[in-house]
Amino acid sequence: MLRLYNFHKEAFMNSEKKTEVKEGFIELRHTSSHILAQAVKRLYPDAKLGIGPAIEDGFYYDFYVDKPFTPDDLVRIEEEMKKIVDADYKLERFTLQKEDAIKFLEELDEPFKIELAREIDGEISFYRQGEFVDMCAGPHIESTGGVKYFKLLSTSGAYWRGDEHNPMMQRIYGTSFYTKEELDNYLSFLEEAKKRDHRILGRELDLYSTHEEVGPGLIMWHPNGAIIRNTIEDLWRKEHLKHGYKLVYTPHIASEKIYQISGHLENYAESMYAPIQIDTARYRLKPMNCPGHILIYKTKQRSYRDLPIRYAELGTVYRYERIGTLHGMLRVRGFTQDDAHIFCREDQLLDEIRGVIRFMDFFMKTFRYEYKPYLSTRPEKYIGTDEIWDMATKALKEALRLEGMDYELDEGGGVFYGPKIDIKLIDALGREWQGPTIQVDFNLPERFDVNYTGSDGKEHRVVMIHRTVLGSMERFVGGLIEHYAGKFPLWLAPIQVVVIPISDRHNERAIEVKDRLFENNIRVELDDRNEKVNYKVREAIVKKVPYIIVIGDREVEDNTLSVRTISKDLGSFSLESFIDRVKEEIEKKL
RNA sequence: GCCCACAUAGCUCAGUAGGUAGAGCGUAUCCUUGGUAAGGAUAAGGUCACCGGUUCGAUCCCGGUUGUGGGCUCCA
Repeated sequence: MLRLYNFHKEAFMNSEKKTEVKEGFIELRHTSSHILAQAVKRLYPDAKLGIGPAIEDGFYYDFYVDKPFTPDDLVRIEEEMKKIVDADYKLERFTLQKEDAIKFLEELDEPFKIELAREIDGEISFYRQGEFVDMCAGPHIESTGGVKYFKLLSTSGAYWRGDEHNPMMQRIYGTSFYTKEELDNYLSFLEEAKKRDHRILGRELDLYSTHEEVGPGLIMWHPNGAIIRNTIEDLWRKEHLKHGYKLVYTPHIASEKIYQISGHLENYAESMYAPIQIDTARYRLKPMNCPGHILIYKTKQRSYRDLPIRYAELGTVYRYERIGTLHGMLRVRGFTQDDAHIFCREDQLLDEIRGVIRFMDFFMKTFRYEYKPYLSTRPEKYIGTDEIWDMATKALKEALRLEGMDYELDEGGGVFYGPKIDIKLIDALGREWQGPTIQVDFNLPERFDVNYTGSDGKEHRVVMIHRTVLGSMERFVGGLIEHYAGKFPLWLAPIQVVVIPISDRHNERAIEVKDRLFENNIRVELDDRNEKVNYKVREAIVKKVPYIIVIGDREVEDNTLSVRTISKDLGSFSLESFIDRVKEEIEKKL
């Protein structure tokens, strides 16, 4: 399991039980899943058993049943489980030789288990608790009485063995803990997580919306969301220019020709939208930015002295994603990648990758993310020679080592055209989403014949790196909303300061203050509505505005500002010192 | 795409044995000029997602569509 971005969830879950043996959960939850299966078998004798593992936050069990489980069924099952816990059955392990095990499972009429048993060599272990027996590697706790604090959470469909051509099982998810406190903590964590869901906060903070009339997976950025995005994009452009990238723009549609050359039509047609007929040619919505950047590169002969060439674009792409996979801003059909392509010589590859890692690290730190990279190596289906794969994989590994990065290896997880480094974003519930990525590509330079002239006067194939340092604007901002729980740091906050006059006679001064802040490029709003201070302060807090200024008789008289944040009163400031403070914090991105 | 669930006012939700609907918040207007997390009154606001069917009559029952949620699969 990957766990990159420092997370509230981790912080939450670890706070209570840092010293506790975390491994102990595997046994507990594994036994919990057996109790679940036993209860289901009692209530639905025809249910066939799939698999029932312990997972990070709990456990599940897959059943093959005629009718899917309803929420009411879950209540009944949970009650039956309680009886099993109270009965405190011992879990008895026994083993059978493969043939006997299969015969045994045939008697039990468990076709899915038989399928699994056939793939196991040697002895097969079983666990018995009361009348219930399950083929299982274990381990388990001693008896069912140990599972006191559990709860069934949800049901869903799940393909047998994760293959969509297989029958659909019905999965029941649950969780269990050793103490009531832990269980309650976990359940309240789930409640809290809902509140930081970017889809909820996105509406509450007026950041974005989606519309049936526009289509699913297509994001409308409201002013508050747009200013956050724009602030990030400004930084992104500035830093890219500083780091030797050149900014380019490419069109949103392109003739199919380019995707024939790139191979996208051949390999990724499923993810591309249907052609648009224009005059005599067929056009496609752009699913990737790379072909465009390659064409720009190829408009001239390039010398080895010109390399590396780095083209960057906040490029909007459109990809067909299956409807059931869409999710708020995190999985959409139209999105803007913070894309760049580096064309370099083989001998520059290592330095270029190191540069990208450092650059990506700069962005992650700017947003106060902790992260961990994953290195994905050669998959089963691939193009290019073994030598070039080894060279590129070695370069990625070496770059990670030289930059002092811990990483995990995802053996065979690379793309067919090259190995890559991935960073995952984690949402409020701990689900992972692909974020920044650094990919070496052997395919496109071949297909487009992308070359440079070497010092030997001969043509050489360029090495290409695709990379994003954020991922996409949609996913990144969606992730940020959850990361900050809507409480954006000052430099990103859509409204940085609210000025609240206490009564009408303070409006004049309040307007003056607002104007002065505005002149200093501070995002300020005046709340001169006919409401009480309490009311306006509360609303500013709910909107998570970092600084709230109150102006009444005292402030007008002393020529000061009364300043508070969401959580504490900062006391009195002169206008100038407040402006200095705010500007400094924005500058430092605190 | 697959399994299940859901869709009532801008938001959160209630409701109807089938007789075209309510609350709180928000919005507007008025009163109130109030010192750091909700002052008061009045009003406006709904083709009960959409399309069909059953029925004298459908927001409610049935079917379909669209969208949303939790998973599964997928994710260049």
